[in-house]
Amino acid sequence: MSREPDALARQYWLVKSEPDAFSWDEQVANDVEPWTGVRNHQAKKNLAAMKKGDLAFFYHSNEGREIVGVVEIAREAYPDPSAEAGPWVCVDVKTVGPMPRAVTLAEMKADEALSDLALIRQSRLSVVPVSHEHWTHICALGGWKGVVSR
DNA sequence: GCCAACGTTGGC
DNA sequence: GCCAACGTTGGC
Repeated sequence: MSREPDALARQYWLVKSEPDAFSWDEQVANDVEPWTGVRNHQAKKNLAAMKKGDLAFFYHSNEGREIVGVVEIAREAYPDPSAEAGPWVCVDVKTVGPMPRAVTLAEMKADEALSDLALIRQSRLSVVPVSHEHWTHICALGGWKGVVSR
């Protein structure tokens, strides 16, 4: 992290869910949802680095394979109640709104500006960081207007 | 501590 | 349904 003016600004993320297990519709219905069940150390590290107010893309893996909405981190990492053992954590995410137009994985893979997106480079990781540039780019693709709203 | 076997995730 | 990527487990 640099000491540039935006070093303290909000961070951006992408979280994946299989719609069979937990879909965007359920997220919208619940409004605030504990993001539990992460059992991967890299993903856990990312969860632990999340700050209240950070934004995350909500991505449907397996079926859909597209970004369908935006959520905000409503509560920072705490012990995952669904974990029987181990140091696992979860965060609470709050619905911000749906992508006006879902951004598909195929579209992102075809986009040179997104060639080093962690979603693409590490396809099995369920919680990945998104750079501010990538965030803005993907928001443009999806017609998202609320980039800087809070 | 190495590495083969195996399990899981997730794209195609 | 298949397979690549990658994490975990267990024998040595």
